Amino acid sequence: MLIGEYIHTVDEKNRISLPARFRSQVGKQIVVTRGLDTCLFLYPLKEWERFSEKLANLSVGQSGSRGLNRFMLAGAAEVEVDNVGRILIPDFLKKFAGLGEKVVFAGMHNRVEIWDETRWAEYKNKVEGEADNLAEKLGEIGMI
Amino acid sequence: MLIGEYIHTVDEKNRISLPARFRSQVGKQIVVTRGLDTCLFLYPLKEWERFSEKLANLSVGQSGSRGLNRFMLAGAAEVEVDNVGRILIPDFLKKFAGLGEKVVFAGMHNRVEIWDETRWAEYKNKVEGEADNLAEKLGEIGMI
DNA sequence: GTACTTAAGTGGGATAAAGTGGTAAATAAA
DNA sequence: TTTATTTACCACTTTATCCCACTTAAGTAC
Repeated sequence: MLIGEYIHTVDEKNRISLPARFRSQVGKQIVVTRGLDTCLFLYPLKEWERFSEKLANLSVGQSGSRGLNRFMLAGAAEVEVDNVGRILIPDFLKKFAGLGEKVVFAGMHNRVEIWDETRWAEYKNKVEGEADNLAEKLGEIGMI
Repeated sequence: MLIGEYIHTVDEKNRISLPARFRSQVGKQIVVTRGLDTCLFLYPLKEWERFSEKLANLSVGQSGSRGLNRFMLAGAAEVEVDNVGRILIPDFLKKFAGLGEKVVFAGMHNRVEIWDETRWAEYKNKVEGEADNLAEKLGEIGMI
């Protein structure tokens, strides 16, 4: 299970070293793709293949399916982990996620997410605020 | 598995080099045809045979399927990959898809799509705007 | 706690491959 | 036969990949 949060740097050549804790779990073959809320999703190849089969089997005739496939399939890249444990992020994905020099790897059960550090901090603040709110409301009606 | 997004240039002679990552997967014989949403579909010959068979099996009685057949079959061209990995785009297809100097190759599992760069950017913006929709569909297939 | 050992993370240079533009030869058309 | 157009070939430029080295952090033993 992939959990935890690690900060790494993107070098001039768009290389990022994978957190050592994740390496044995994700293997050498990885697929990175566009994620939701402006981050990247990173799946071990096996995991990805399960999803891409499902995506590919959606009907080409429906415009919604085409959109989803263009987002996920065209937005994906198969990357290899190099000898020292790094991956190479394609430029279009780096731009999509707005990655700066520092990025955050966040383990999310069956996938890893890659965030720009600043964006990640902002997102966490926002969610924490919402959580307090939500907890309070639940408390009011006696649920927690 | 054809995935990813690559920007290439069309030269004066309508030649475009295939992204190196795609070459081994599509082979030397390729079929290019009119695609949906104003792009071109590019199939490896084997895949094209499967796809065109599906088209042929659509009911001849329905005017819609006749139209689709004419759209896809009459608009198809068989092209060969040259020694340095380029293909030659017929003029009528280039015009149909509104290809300018810069085009995008988008891997879509069993086919590749060719888009005018600007049009591709616009399309992506549109799809990203429907993020709620995306999230719902991704949830359905178990990706998130 | 300190010294030592090993692993992780980062940076840069050399080499190979990809992408692009152009010229020469061959084929087709006038 | 001349002209135009297409196809094959060659050459250059840029980009990516591989390899090595250094720095920092983490563990381990004393």
